[in-house]
Amino acid sequence: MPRSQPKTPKKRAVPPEVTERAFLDSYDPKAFERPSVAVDVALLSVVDGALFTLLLQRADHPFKGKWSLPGGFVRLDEPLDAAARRLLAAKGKLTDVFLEQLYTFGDPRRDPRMRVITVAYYALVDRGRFEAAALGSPELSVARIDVPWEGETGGPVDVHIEDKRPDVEVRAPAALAFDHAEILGTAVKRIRGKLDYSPIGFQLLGSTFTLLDLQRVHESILGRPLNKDSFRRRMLASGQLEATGETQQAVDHRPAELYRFVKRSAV
Amino acid sequence: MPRSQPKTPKKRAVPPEVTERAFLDSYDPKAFERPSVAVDVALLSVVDGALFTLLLQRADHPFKGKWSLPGGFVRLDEPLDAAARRLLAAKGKLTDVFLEQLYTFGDPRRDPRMRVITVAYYALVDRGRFEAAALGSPELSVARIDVPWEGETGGPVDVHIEDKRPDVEVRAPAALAFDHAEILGTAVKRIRGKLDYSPIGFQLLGSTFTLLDLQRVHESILGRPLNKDSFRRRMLASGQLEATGETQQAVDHRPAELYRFVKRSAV
DNA sequence: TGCCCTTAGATGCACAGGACATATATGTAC
DNA sequence: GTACATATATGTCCTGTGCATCTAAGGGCA
Repeated sequence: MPRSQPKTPKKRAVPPEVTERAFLDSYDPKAFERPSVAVDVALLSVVDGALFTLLLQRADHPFKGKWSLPGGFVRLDEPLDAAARRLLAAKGKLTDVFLEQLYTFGDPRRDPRMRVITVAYYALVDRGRFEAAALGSPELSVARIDVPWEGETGGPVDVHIEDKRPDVEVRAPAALAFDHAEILGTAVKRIRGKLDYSPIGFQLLGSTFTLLDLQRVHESILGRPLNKDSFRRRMLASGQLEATGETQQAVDHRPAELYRFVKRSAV
Repeated sequence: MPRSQPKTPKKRAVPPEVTERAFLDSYDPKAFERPSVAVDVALLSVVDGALFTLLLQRADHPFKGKWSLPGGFVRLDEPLDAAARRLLAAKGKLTDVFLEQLYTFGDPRRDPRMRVITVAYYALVDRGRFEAAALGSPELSVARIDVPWEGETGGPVDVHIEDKRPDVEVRAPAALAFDHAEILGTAVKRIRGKLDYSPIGFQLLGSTFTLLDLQRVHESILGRPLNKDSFRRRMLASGQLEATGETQQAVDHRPAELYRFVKRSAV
């Protein structure tokens, strides 16, 4: 932090000292104006082997008709993550979701109207809550994420807007507003990188799940198939899984055991 | 992004439509005020087996006398990373350094004067440039970072202000301004996590170095000793090292071969 | 009922990489 | 020369992963 901060002179509470006055006068007047600070949230889920997010279509310029992440401005007395949670609650009626800060995008021209710096967050929910959020909000649409690169190095991603029920219909790739394709790409890179050493996968599943369910989630995130046996052993050895003693119901093959996620104690 | 942005009515260029007018009137007036956005830079280096950073002592309230990271406000037409580079050039006369965004800290009370959201960056330089920056700037002081936790989970770190020459004298732990101890802790966590799969270590060394030099840098970052042989093989197998054919000079033991860092081509 | 299909789950083995120990090489200091 | 320090190479053990095989347990269907 610098020793002096930009203040609009009207708002100054204490009378400025001469040195500070001189310092402030030497400032570029533009430096006194403040950028707007927004929060955008990439809500991610895995449905039927693919990554999905929720988008809304812009009604006004700029980027009218384009699809964008749910976002909003940060209030003056509001923590950044609180702003993200407020948006999730307001737009998707979602509370108590896994949420992490992703990256801050601040290109001066990312919003053609004015300088808007956005702190991007990503949130993870299981399929049930994801579809409920999509159906419960008229403005939110389901979008399948199509990652045109492999591994953890790549730029923006493509999205395909789908019907409210993700398994119905796929239209053409949709155009995203602002730098939101890049934000989504950054989110994919982040969860691919964190998948191996953090309990990200469990956030995308319900309270109980089979090992194959978990593997499908991992494969959907990574975009590549995984070896079944080593995945199995790795997960069971991680200490994050606890057998419920129950098994799948109503499947036309041998039912698998159901597991639940247990927070690993201090190791 | 929301469909409407907060504007101060005076600055409005186009006349507002009725609907927008009504929408804006329904806003909490506080939402119209914008936070200040700053950039803080944790400049890190490794000297004699320890992590160091450069701090400056605050001359004014708040946190008068406390130590803080170099920082400053983001200009309205300036990208975030450009602001960080501007600070490095202004305070430490440093250009062309490795720089990455770290995290955005936005607690409403992190600055007692007003709402300041800071986008923290970390920069890595080799020992030579680090000491030159410290000696070349009267306001910057060398601070040794003392990490009171192991691994990649932990909070703030302690710092010890040292003489301009890091190997001279250690005073008592210094108090840091704002949340800067947390920012430095976040930077340590980040470089510990990225060390294995990104060329962070090389940024902290000069153009040529021995394998033991590189190992010492890794050990200083991780805070624990590493096995010499496996470190050796791992580094040589990474394809990021290139033998120069030259060896150390003026050492009282067998001189080691000098290597240089080569950017790994597409794999 | 019996056979077939599918997926679950266990076991064995080969291979790669890291930790660790040992042996040899090559410089300086005396 | 000898002592000493570090560099560099080699080999062994252990662990984790990939791959193949085998058995288990459900439903579908003739």
